[in-house]
Amino acid sequence: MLSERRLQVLRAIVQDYVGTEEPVGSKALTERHNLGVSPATVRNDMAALEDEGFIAQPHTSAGRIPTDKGYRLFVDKLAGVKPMSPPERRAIQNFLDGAVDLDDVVARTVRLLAQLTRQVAVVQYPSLTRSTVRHVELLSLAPARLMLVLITDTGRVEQRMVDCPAPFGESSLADLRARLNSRVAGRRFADVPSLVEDLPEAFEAEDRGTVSTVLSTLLETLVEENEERLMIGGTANLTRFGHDFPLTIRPVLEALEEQVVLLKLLGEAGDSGMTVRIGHENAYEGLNSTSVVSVGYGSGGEAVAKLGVVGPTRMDYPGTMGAVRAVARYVGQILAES
Amino acid sequence: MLSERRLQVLRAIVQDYVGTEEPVGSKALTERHNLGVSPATVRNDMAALEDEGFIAQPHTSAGRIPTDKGYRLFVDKLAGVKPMSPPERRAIQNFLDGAVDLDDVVARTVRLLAQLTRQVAVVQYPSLTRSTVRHVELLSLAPARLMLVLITDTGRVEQRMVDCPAPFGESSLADLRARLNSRVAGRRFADVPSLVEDLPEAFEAEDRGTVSTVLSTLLETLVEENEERLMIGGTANLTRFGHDFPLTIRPVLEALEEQVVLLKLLGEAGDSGMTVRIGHENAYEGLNSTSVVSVGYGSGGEAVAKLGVVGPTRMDYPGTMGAVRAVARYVGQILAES
DNA sequence: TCTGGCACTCGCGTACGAAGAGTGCCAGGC
DNA sequence: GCCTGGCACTCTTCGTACGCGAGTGCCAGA
Repeated sequence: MLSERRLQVLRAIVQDYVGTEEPVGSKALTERHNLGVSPATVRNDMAALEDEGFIAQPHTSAGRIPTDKGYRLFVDKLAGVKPMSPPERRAIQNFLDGAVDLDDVVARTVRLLAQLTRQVAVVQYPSLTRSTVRHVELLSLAPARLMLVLITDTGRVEQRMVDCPAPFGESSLADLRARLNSRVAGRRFADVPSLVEDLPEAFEAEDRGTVSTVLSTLLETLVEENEERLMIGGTANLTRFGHDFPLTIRPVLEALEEQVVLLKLLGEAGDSGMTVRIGHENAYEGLNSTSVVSVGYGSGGEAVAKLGVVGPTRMDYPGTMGAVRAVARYVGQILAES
Repeated sequence: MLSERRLQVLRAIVQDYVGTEEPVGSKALTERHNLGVSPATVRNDMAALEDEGFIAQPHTSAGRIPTDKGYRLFVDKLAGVKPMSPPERRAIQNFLDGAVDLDDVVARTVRLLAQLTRQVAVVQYPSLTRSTVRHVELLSLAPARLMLVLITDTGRVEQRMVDCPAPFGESSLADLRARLNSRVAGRRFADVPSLVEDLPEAFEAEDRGTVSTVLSTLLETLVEENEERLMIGGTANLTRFGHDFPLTIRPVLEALEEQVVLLKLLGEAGDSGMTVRIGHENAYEGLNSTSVVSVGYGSGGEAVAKLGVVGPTRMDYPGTMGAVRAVARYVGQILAES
């Protein structure tokens, strides 16, 4: 077990390294933080921390830098979440309040996060799986061609064309529309399949084919739209990554282009609370020198999607976590209001 | 005026420099291209080309590299557009054929372009201004609440809620729907305003308010949606930019995040044919060391949007132009089919 | 257990010289 | 008149050497 002072030394190393981007030595530590002990003592502590794998030295006779394990300890035990200042909070709220629709909310959130954290921001669109249906509309474009429109509680609108196996009368259409809405309006997506299962039975034989087609299109929409989209921003902040550029930045850019990777990344994060994945804790190899801070957000108490930032492992964790949490909270509010 | 041979020398310089990324000297030129003259002669030609501002040397006693002006001449007079090979064409078509909706078409196009050119691809969503209306649908969600759905010939669907000043009966709704479609279906967006202008007059006084509201919502949709969206991809290719990394790449990433800049960039390009903007020809400062190859594409003969790539001025112009043209053509076909 | 001292190790910046690539220019040849 | 070979000159690049500074590890003493 590490003594209290050693933990303080580790904390000081992380803070200094994050600030200066340079390996930090024993002397500098005692000068910048009043630890109450001499450099020599700190050196001993550092040697111990190195033995435990929390810090490492890039070369002999250079200062120490934290390892992934060191950052992990820092995040878990040594650092809190730095709350946003009131002015920052107001700025966040003002900025998000101007949004006109869902796309805009997401776009603004991305910009905001990128700006606040000076890192790459990733925002998932509110997922449909946990959303509820606000309304389903059906309209006939031609005798055997319908349009299905799905409106979700997050304000998202999805539409599909449906080619019917047989002509479908206006009265049948009105009937189906009414029955469909009475069953699914206000219900969660996940519940829809079982709720509409027996719906064809309520119709005349000649209409059943069409009803089934409509229903399967609806279910498809739910599933397909579950292939979540996301938006990223702040990639220019990648240039602040490190000195050894192309090597570090390239795989990150590649990862950012692979939506699948990102979605997995966010998906892996725990459902509640904030998740921080540091360096090699990220499954995707290209992100081994980055940390990902993510959190769920949603309109109600429940998270319907995630957002987060990707930055160098050498990042200001308390500040980043504070910004991520605050943004997630306000986005949730905005979604709840609209 | 430059002699034929000097043009050949310039062409050779551009080709070699694009290939090697290194300043090219007189000796190497005579070895790699059989110009039929000695290095000394080439040196004279190079001196002349430098006087004219087509090439420059980074330092005294280094080889020459083309200037923006040199690339311009190369593109205008010396290089054609390199057509895609049949296998490449097939690959393009196959890749795009798999698309399921407009978003998917755009997403696939971006990936494809980025992959083919190994540069950053930018694809604008098909614009609505030049599209035509396929269908307008109206449906009532509540006595005084309508939903307006606009379907375009490019397969895009936009919807808006309309709060009516007064309740609007089903028969009036059907009437409006029919009249609206008979007037605007198949017509171009730009023509819609004048086509619906006098529509309220055909209705009873009590319904006119609602009709006007619907119409203005429709017109708003047309205008608003003209705020075009775009998608970018292949940013990882930026790492192949040059050796002097952060300085070059940062402003480009920033530019790519500014949709406004990109839209302007594409917008400035001529309406017909391919446009190549080289280095300082780009108005936006951050893109002064990049070239932008863009072209319009559309479902019919007419361009409804633009797409292109952003890469270093030192790019393979014939190949890039070939890829951009081919992709634009196939995307046009796909849009026309759907 | 902490502290001061000391020798040791490297990385970094600078300086210097040799090598190599490329140029410009000039005189001579077709 | 144009092309060519030759030659001197300029710069960049690379390897080596060297001194400086920062930082460490260890040890003896408080």
